Amino acid sequence: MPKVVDREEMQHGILDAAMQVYSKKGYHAATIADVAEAAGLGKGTLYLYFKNKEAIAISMVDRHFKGMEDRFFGEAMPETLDAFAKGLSQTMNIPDDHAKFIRVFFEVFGPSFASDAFSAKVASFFDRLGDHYSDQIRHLQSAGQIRDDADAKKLGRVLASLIDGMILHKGLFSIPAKRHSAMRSEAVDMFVRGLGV
Amino acid sequence: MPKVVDREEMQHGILDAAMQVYSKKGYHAATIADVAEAAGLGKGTLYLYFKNKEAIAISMVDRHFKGMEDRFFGEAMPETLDAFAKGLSQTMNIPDDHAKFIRVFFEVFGPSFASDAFSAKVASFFDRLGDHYSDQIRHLQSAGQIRDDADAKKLGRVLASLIDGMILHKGLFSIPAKRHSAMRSEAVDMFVRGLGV
DNA sequence: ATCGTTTATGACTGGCTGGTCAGTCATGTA
DNA sequence: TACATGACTGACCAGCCAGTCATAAACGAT
Repeated sequence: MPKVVDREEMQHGILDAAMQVYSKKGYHAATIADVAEAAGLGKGTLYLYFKNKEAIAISMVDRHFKGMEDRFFGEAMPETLDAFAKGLSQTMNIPDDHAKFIRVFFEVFGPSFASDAFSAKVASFFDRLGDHYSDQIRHLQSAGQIRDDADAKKLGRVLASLIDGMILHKGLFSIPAKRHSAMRSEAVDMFVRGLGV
Repeated sequence: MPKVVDREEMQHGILDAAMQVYSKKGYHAATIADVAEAAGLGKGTLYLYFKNKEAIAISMVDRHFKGMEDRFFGEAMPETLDAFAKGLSQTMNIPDDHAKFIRVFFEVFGPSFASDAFSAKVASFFDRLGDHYSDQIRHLQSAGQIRDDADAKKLGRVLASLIDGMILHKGLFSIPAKRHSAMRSEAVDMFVRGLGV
């Protein structure tokens, strides 16, 4: 029997290398050779694990959104407004490697947003995030924690946009952790006062 | 006297054409020849008005940010919380051509965010927007319209991020005007309740 | 008309890079 | 030890495109 490798592990390693290279040089400026070198592999080897350059980018995004999915939708249903607020704050507090990815994401997929199929895919992620918050808002309304005249459906999607704003600014402008933390508190505080009965 | 043309008008026309091409094909996929054709000019002619492809992109951004500057900072100082709210809502309601630009902007300048100089430049725009709101908040605090315990400085910058989130989502996901309008109302309503005395 | 100057053009080129493939290597089996 | 098979490699190639430049057209002044 010949040498055998773990394809998935290989792919992960290549994606890690690609992420490193792309976030430093940018996706378009980076060559396949750059990625191969960073991964400690020959150029041709990459093509054993990915069909082409684009496939690397797509896999990278899939992996990233999977991670976000886990982070964002993992929380338990909050029973109090404070718990809800805590969840929001946590969601806005993305880890640094996620933040770094944001730039690459936009560079690679900026043009893809022109395609309905692609932008619908990303949009659906935020729609689901919005629904997630809508559920929480409704739950807290029936618990008497959030005022009843709030439109849970719309507000959920609005929160998704607002939160994304905070996340994007952290990623794009490298706002220091401490400052961003203070900003989160301020934002959440305003949300809570705005939502409370 | 020899033949004479209006350079600025020429440049504007080229930028318009470039914008159209870039937002349809993407900046990297689009060739100089594409832009020239869209502008109704020969390829070489573009090089009489712009040093190279990058210069076109940079001019495009400058023009865009100038427009934003006018839009965002043009408003008069609000005397009531309602007027403040109206201003926020208006700022979030970017025109469609601005929205379209967002995708192009990220594609072209995604990697530039890795450079401190560039990201500092864009960051400063949002810092100034934050300051703008801070001033308004302080003004309304002394008018007794906004609660005194709100941290005007931080809140201003937070609003800038939140608003940008709403704007970006409109641009990236092409949220229909009507839906986005409803989202804006909901957001502003929450802000107002969260800020009021 | 004609001349001098600016503006316009698009065929051409040189450099670059994604992707290929013929050959080599590593590992395990018989 | 010989053999089988999949893993790996990097020199090479084809195609693409930003930018150049030799030539021509447009224009205004006289």
